[in-house]
Amino acid sequence: MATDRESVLLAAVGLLSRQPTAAMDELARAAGISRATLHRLFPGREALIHEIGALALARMEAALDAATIDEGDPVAAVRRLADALIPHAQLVAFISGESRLFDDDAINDAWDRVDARVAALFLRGQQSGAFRIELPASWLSEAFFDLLAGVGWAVQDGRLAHRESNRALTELFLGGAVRRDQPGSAD
Amino acid sequence: MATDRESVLLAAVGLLSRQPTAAMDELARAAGISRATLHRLFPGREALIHEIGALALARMEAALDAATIDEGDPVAAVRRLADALIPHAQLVAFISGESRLFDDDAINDAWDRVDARVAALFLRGQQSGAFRIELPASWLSEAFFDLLAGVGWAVQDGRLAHRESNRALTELFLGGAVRRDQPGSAD
DNA sequence: ATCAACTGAGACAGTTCTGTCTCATGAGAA
DNA sequence: TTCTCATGAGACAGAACTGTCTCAGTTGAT
Repeated sequence: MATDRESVLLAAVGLLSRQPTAAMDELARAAGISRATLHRLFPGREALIHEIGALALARMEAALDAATIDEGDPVAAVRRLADALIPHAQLVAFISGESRLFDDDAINDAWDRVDARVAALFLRGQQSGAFRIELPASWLSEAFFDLLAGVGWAVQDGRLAHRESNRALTELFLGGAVRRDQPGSAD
Repeated sequence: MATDRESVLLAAVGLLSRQPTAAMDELARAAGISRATLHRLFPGREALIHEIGALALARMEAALDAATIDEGDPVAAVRRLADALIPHAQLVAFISGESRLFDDDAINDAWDRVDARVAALFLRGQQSGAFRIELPASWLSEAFFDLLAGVGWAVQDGRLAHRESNRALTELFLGGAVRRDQPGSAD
């Protein structure tokens, strides 16, 4: 059925994120193809994981481009970023959990690049007075990805409706859990 | 060296969280013991994982007890909870990533119990007006654990100093990223 | 010094996974 | 229809992992 490489990769992510030790057999079945075809598409488990990483980072970089996060109000930029990244939250969740076990330099470089771009957004926001300066920009960046991954899990497991995911992410990340009376920026 | 069961479990967590497919061979080496001794301590990989889950949840329940989160100001309770849980952030990170693949009902029940207690704290805070009501308490609970796990990764990888971890977690979670002039509650 | 208990190293068979191969089937193009 | 091409099913050997066992060395207590 799903013969194109991308849908196979996405199916693999769906299984691997829940069952990291899944065998090629199961990965093939999850994608609806045979083990032979899976091997024809990807010469080995390592290559499969590697391409998942490449796909995830390509989509993240594209999302960053589309969100134009280096322009305009930083808060609005974060909302655009969430919009652009949430469709790929599952991939992000996989990557951020697995990113340290990639040997490939190209993958690690791409990840650092993505992380740096997001951190630059928060640094810019801190310098413009939009974001709090008590927390390092690198931590804001990491926390954003942590929550994005969390949203991905929650949606995948049905604990969070897809259409609520953006609000859940941005409202908590931007505004925190503590109630405050006057809105810093309305929806 | 590390003959007691707990240090073996903690060493295993340290490796497994980075390399979920690690073999018993590598797990033994990570704990500084031989494969034979590892098998003497835990009859098989499944038992090992199972005991990690049991240890993690036991520590989390103990932390919840110690933090007395069902008393007093909800914001202060969250700070106490962070204090009590951060020492076990690595275990929490492992559990929250791996929790769905536990077959054991006892583990799942304990996890649900922990999650319910934390969610109850947030619900209480919402009812008392301390926390925002726009976000479901269950999501606040999940996001708190996501960020706790993220802090665990960041500390383990040296991206965050241990003594800053509490502030990083609670400030972001409670106050969000957006700057606001008047403090909702001081430290 | 002697003994008991524990440990590491290594060997071992059994199982599982992997990567490759062949062959038959089915879909689609000419 | 006929041909081509991709696929699935299955077989296969090799590798890796697992769980168990034996044996020798070390530690610590008596």
